[in-house]
Amino acid sequence: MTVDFDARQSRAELREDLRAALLAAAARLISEEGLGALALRRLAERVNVSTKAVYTLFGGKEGLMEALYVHAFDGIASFEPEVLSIASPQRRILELLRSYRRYALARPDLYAVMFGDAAMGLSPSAESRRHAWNTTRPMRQALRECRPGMTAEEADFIMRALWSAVHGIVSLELRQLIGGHDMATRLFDESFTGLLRHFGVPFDRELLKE
Amino acid sequence: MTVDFDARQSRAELREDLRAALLAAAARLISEEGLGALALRRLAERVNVSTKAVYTLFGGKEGLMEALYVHAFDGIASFEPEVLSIASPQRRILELLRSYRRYALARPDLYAVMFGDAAMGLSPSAESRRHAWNTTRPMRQALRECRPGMTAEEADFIMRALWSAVHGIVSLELRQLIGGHDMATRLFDESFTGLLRHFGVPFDRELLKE
DNA sequence: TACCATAAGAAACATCGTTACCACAAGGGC
DNA sequence: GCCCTTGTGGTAACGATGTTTCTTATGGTA
Repeated sequence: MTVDFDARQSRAELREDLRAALLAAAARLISEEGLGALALRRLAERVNVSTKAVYTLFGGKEGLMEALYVHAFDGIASFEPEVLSIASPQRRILELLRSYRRYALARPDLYAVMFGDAAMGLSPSAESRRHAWNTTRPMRQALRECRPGMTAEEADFIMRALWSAVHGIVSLELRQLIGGHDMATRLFDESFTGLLRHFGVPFDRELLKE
Repeated sequence: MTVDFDARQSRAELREDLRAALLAAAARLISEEGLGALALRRLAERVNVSTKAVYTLFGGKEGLMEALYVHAFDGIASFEPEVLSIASPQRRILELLRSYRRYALARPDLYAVMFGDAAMGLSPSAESRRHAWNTTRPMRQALRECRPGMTAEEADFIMRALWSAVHGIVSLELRQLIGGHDMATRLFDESFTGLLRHFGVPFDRELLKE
């Protein structure tokens, strides 16, 4: 295997670049005009290629959606740039949860890719689902820091409960089923105060004030 | 499903019958072959009419989806036939929540209509959303029975928290993101125990045993 | 009975995802 | 260096979808 330092890009490099360009254009198209506007022809036109490229690089629209699925989960991290450096694990948990909600509210169409139904040809593979779960690692780590001695299994369990709760709130909020933003914020604060305390995670209510 | 044209019916009756037949056929088509299989041509073929009927009766596929949205929420009640007659409000709340989960797991495609993304032309009107909220009335009633003196606003708030939680759990469970059925059941039990206690709703953990 | 508004069917239209077919160029073996 | 294999991407077609238009027929009403 040889490494090409030439200015001319190798086939694999071109392939990777085009793949990234298609993915970025798809995410932009979705954010601008909604998930329904994601048509292969329109996407290909924006990148100045033919629709065939999507088939060679992603295997079809379903593959593109799965790549977007992974991309959308990775995007959560962009909404928590300085959160990971917060020393207090309790505060870090709270801010991670808030970041998740901010992300979902700011990018509802990407959030729809993550949790939209399978009718759009969205049935993520086990590997993609594992990737999604792996994005919760920082919060699981913070949970274990909150109570020394907590096992990984216990942290996973609490994580699942917190994830379910924040997803439920955000999901109903996006569908305008639980009132406006302030109501959802109150719901958010109360639900996590209750859940964290129930699961024995030390949580000072004063943290919510900031 | 065919409409009986022999019986002499008024135009309004025929219209209503055809509307119900289309809705039922759509729900059946979805349950049998998934939301992606809901095509107007296939639906019309099943009811032995042309696709135009969907346009005169629902205004298009979007209108059909909104009617299905309401229909799907109404369907929850069919999973709680004897639950409403449970005397103990605590036990009634638990069984209502369990019924909701059973419904979602048994009819995932109808649940997708209720909470699928807007890409499928699903943007329920305020009236439909109010209808969805109204299906939570039995549980709000049970909440107020649990603690005499609870205001309607407080019951609404707790209801929103419970709905968010059960939707979050069920949604992640359907997407296979939080483990299998047993894990989701544990999550379900623990989350609601924690939430109900946090909101001051008397809840005996022994109720979960049955 | 005669008129009219309305509904349903047939077919066309625009668009979608997908797939043959085919040039064409990069990469490896001689 | 040359040729061949391989794979990549463009063009155009195919089937299916939601929607619209035109036409026909039928129930309701004066």
